[in-house]
Amino acid sequence: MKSAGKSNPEKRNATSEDVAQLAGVSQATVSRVFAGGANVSEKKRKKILDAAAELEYKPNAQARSLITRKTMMVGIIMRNIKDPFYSAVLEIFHTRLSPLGYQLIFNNSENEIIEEWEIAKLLEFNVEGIIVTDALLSEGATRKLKRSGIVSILFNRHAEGLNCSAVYCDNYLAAQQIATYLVEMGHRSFAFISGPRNTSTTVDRLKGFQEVLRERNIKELTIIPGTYTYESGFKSAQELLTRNKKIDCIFCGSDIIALGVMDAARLVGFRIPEDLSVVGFDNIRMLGWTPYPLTTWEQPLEDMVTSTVELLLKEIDDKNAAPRIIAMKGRLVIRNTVRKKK
Amino acid sequence: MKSAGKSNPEKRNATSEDVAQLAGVSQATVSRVFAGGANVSEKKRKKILDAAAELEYKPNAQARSLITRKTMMVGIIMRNIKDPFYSAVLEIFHTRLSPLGYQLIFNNSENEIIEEWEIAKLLEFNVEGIIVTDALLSEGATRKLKRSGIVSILFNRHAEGLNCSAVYCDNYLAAQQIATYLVEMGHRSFAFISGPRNTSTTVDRLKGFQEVLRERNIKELTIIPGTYTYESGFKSAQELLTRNKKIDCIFCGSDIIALGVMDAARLVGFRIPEDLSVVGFDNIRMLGWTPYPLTTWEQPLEDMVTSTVELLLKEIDDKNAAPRIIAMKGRLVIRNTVRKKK
DNA sequence: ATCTATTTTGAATACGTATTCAAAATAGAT
DNA sequence: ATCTATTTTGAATACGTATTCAAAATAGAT
Repeated sequence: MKSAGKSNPEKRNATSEDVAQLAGVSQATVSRVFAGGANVSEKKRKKILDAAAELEYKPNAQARSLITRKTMMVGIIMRNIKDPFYSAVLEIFHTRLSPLGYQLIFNNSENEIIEEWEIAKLLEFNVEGIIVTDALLSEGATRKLKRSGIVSILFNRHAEGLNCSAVYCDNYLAAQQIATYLVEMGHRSFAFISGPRNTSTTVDRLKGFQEVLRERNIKELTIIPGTYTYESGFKSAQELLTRNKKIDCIFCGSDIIALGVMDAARLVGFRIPEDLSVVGFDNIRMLGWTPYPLTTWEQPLEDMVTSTVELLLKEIDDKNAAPRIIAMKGRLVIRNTVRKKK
Repeated sequence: MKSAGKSNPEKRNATSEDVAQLAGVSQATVSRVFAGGANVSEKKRKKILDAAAELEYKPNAQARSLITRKTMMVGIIMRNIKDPFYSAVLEIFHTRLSPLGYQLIFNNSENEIIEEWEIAKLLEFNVEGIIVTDALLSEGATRKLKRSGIVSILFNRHAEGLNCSAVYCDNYLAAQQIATYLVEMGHRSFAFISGPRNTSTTVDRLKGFQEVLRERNIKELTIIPGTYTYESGFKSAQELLTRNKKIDCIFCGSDIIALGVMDAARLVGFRIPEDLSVVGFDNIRMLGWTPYPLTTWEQPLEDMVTSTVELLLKEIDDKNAAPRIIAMKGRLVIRNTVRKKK
């Protein structure tokens, strides 16, 4: 049992009832002024607004949501907030949702697949939707959300038959275009230092990349899965390059991985791009930094967030809308880590 | 007016009333089971839990908070989420607050001083507390929060007479120790590339740093304020070093600034640490990366968050507790960007 | 001034829970 | 078996709002 604390006689916040009394109207009319929409005579409206200002009245969001069945809250579950790509994602989501009156409940998870227990609290708080970045929802979690009438959207992932909307960058197409570019620049011996092996992200990119190599009859592709971190990229590249000096070019699963790869390569003695080409993915802001002029694939971050929010709102409005999976294009950003081989 | 959407007959979530009916008890008893604390006979408790499981019942947080006057929500306002130091801060706050049942409402702000309008929504949502990182609250905002019974705590800032608790790293002490170390390493000509000029962070550090220089009768200190970004550090250093080749050592307001400084210095032709020493502040994870073996001041991040949360809980429990300002020590982390001058 | 159509208003109610208070049930002692 | 002390229970209520429904007020036409 919790102590109630030594708080004051608890001066409570003003309620619509208090405002009504001071303004000499009914609570219903006060509510009409603040809920908007309904007609209130100018005279009373002014009285009410004055009274509200004097009492510093603000509507109580919990009481309101009990009636309207709209909590105006959205949960966001992030797995990789330390990656600057995802810091940016969070910031943009806030920028988009805040003007719409939605509050963003932040959640962290270490898990590749979000299970039911991780969303239990969000369910109790009746968020209207959940955005999951860089992770999947378990089948159980998806079902539970569906039954509870809570919209869920995967950001930067997608999953077959999960009955859940998703917005992601078309990794298959991106990898194809990257591979084509690299082959045209004369490279023949590749490595793909990727994120976790079985995620859609990795699978799609590998598929696109391999397809191009196959068409051109290029056999040399070493695949090294890992995590989306500098350290993982560093370690993978270090091992790879001390073992196999013949690699022409490394395609990285993310920019952060690529930074680790570049540092490891230089340490082992490779010059970039003279001895080794490196390509990243995401186009994080750090690529403007001197040591890392990385050629990369830009994800259309702003547009991806915009689409996600649109989808979210639409499904909140119509819970029976069929899930949609939106693949967005990106573009190759050429900097200075891919050389042209003669 | 919003369309209600084409939603289903809206299958509503189960309520305690539904559970009570199925279990053959009163709503009050169901509530007792889920609110905890009160006595309920084992027989009924089991019946209720079974019924709840069958109906997938979960308490409604909004309805609950209306009664208990506890929303179990905390707002966090961040100004610099792109800085990896603050990404880490956010992650740790979530890690600490989540097990306590608190939800974290994320807010972004560009502003150095948070005004009333920026916290208005958090007030409507009746968060129990607000954590402000890397920014201040305006006097108006502070007063308003106080009157509304909402706890506020500054993280990594403090302000005289703002009547608001704060947890920060003792920047004065840190700067003194850094300065002492640098002087002992033989440096005599300094620059301080800082964050915004009038923040407590900058003021305290400058004071500590200058004090040591004065004691040793060292006059050369160029002060260049800016923002806590790579770009700001880069630009400041570039201008400084092309103009003034005699600088021995640059003390930076944050690691991110230091990274920009190092890259700019190298571009201008300085070797680090042979020609120029650089010291950072924060000890972000990136300093493990090859190009940036930065000597820096480590902020006791985990402990700072822990203290902030403790303070938060205590003040939530006792709204009349006097604000406390907690300064925490850190430690010098010596890597490889400060040379010993003969 | 009178009548009708329209707008504005307030009383009553519901949202889903926790808690109070008194009654009922149970446990424990003899 | 009876009586008392303790535990368990349910009915009633309150939290603060939005909305419904019917009544009151107003606007507009003649």
